Amino acid sequence: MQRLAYETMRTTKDAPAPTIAEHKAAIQRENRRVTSYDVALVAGVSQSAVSRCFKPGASVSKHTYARVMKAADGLEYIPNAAARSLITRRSNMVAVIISNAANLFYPEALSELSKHVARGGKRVLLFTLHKESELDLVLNDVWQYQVDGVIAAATLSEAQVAEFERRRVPLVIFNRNLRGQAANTVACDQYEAGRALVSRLAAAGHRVFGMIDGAQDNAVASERRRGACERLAELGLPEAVIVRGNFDYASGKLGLREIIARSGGRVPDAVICGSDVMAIGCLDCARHELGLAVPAQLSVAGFDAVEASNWLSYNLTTLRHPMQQMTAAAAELLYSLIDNPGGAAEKRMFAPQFVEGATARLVALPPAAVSLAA
Amino acid sequence: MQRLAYETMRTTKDAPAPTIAEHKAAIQRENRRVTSYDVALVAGVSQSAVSRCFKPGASVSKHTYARVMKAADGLEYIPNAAARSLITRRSNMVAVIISNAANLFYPEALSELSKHVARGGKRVLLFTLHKESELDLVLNDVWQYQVDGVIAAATLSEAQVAEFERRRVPLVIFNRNLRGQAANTVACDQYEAGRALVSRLAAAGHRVFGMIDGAQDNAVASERRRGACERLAELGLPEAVIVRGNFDYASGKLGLREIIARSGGRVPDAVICGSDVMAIGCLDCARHELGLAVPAQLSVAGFDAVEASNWLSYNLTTLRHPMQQMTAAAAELLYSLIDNPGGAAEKRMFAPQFVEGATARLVALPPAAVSLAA
DNA sequence: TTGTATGCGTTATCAT
DNA sequence: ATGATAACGCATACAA
Repeated sequence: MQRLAYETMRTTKDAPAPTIAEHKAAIQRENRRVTSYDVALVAGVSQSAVSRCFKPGASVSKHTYARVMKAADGLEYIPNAAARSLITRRSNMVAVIISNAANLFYPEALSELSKHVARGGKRVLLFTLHKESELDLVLNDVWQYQVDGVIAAATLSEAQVAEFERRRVPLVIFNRNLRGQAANTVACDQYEAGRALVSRLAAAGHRVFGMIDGAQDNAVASERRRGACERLAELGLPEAVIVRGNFDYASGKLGLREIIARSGGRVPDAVICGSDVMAIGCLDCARHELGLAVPAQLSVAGFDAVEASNWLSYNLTTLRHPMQQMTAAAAELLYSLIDNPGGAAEKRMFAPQFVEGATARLVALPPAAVSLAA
Repeated sequence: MQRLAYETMRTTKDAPAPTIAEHKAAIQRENRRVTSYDVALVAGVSQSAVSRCFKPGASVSKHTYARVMKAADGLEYIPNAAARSLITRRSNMVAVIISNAANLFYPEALSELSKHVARGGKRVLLFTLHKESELDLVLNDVWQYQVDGVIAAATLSEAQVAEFERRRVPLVIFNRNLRGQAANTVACDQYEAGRALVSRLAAAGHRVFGMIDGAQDNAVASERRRGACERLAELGLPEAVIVRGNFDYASGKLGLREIIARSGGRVPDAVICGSDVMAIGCLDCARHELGLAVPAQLSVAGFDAVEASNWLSYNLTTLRHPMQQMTAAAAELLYSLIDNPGGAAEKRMFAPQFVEGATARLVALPPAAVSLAA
């Protein structure tokens, strides 16, 4: 300790320790932060003793601890996390990379993640993506902050995943299933969700399908579409008319009109939408603009089971992600990677839950009705 | 530089500079991070030269810059933000403290804040509150991380605001109007919003009001209530029947039933709800459960203008916060405080915008109808 | 249990 | 323009 530049440090061992109030005023005068040296000086102990008092489980005598804590409280001393992380190599920060779309679908996801991360004593440093293409720039920033781990609700390239390995930064991919990549993943099986939905609808006799897809580069939506399309093919049903949406209400409304237009004016048996919000748009368009009875004339289904899907005016047929479980699992997996690096990649895949709702007909029509429909 | 412990550093001035690949392998072997010393060694310059190359506007020759950047790219060197912040006293992090409820009302608020904060080169460190009472614990954590500033979408006590001053941490209070506190604030005038809504409804002849209030400790909702009640009193209208809600759909449904029960079975002229989601619950209850025509028999109004309020099935009468402007203003204000500390407190108050919608009758009834209603 | 000495990786100051 | 050196505030190995 040779900080003799500071007036407050100009104290030899023999000089009396300053009082808390005196020293605090001096620090204020010098316009600097309160450090562990200040606490040590006031408490009459060494700086390392102060440090130990703030480390859980360190060996400090009751007497020393009490003196230090009294001084620390009086000076309003708080350890500096930046300095600490420099030496411990732990920043106690976890980066969460989240694309805008993901955030809007699951308003609770971020808050839940934050809660679970906080439980382990770390905090969330937030990186939002407004286009998936910004990811490389954002990652560059992530490295700087020396975060202890990353939860990414975005689609990473293999090169990007590889950089995490090289830099030894634990990574959990959230709500994206990167097929064929050996990355730690917590996700919902979107492919299976697409298949399951088609199976249920087909079993009830739907034959002509329309689909309102998600935004172009969205991996979640394309997985669902793939599942749905493959299941349709397996069942020998005609290919679905697929139009592009961007997950919002307006694109659900437009999507239905476009499907009908592209089908020569015919209304399909069922429309599968890439999100609940689009499904709600589709539903409102069908009922209020086109005067179609749902589900009598048209079945509509969504994905996500957002809160609104459950409102009386909609009561949507949809598939629920077990978000609470997924966020808890993501935090847990990340912590285990941080504590124990270098294990094999683990994929925790959750099954989507079918929500019956009332916007899709889920029982087969009686024979008479079938002949009428045909 | 006396890091002679490292094999890779065991190089005197006369020894040849190692190649990028050699050095990188050595670093890997020693299982340590790439530092500016490594880059300096490979590039054949001093460590300070490397540092300058990463500081915009520093004076470095083209030749040196090129050599350094080549080495840095090859080694995948990224400056360590923790070390940097230790000396610059800038962490390039902004804490955002947000209570759960706030997050759920405005799914875009956090993402927008993050975007605006990122524009200035900083990132958001997220602190979520699950109860407002957790705030003291959370603040303790905030100090540790040495954030450059704080945006708090939560209600702070005077003592808490004072601690920000003492610690000289710039603070912007978001979407809360702390009356009488000299704190920097970006908010929407909730009191005025409450008044405005009552004024509009009263002008259209509504006389008997019910209110579904927000959660107990929520300052935003109580401001609105205060504005609404005071305006009612001014107009000489009867006191509103007020029931407590917790901002969610279910409490909107229950709230309407409770209001009617507490009014001896009479349906009020209008129900003012503390949030759109509650208003939607109230609306669904009125229409689907009680068979009331809205707005013919009952007017329903909300607050917030969330996306769903605009859906065809609802088309809610509500009040919009200019969220985009508010988030931009909050980030801007915080940056100005960081760059120029110690100015007088500034309050940026935005006016809520009335959204007519179709769930409240906004024109006076014709005389004949009035006599019928009376 | 306590204190001394050192290093974490950077920026800033000051010669050159 | 460049290099040597001193902070920044803390944790830790080691000696006492």
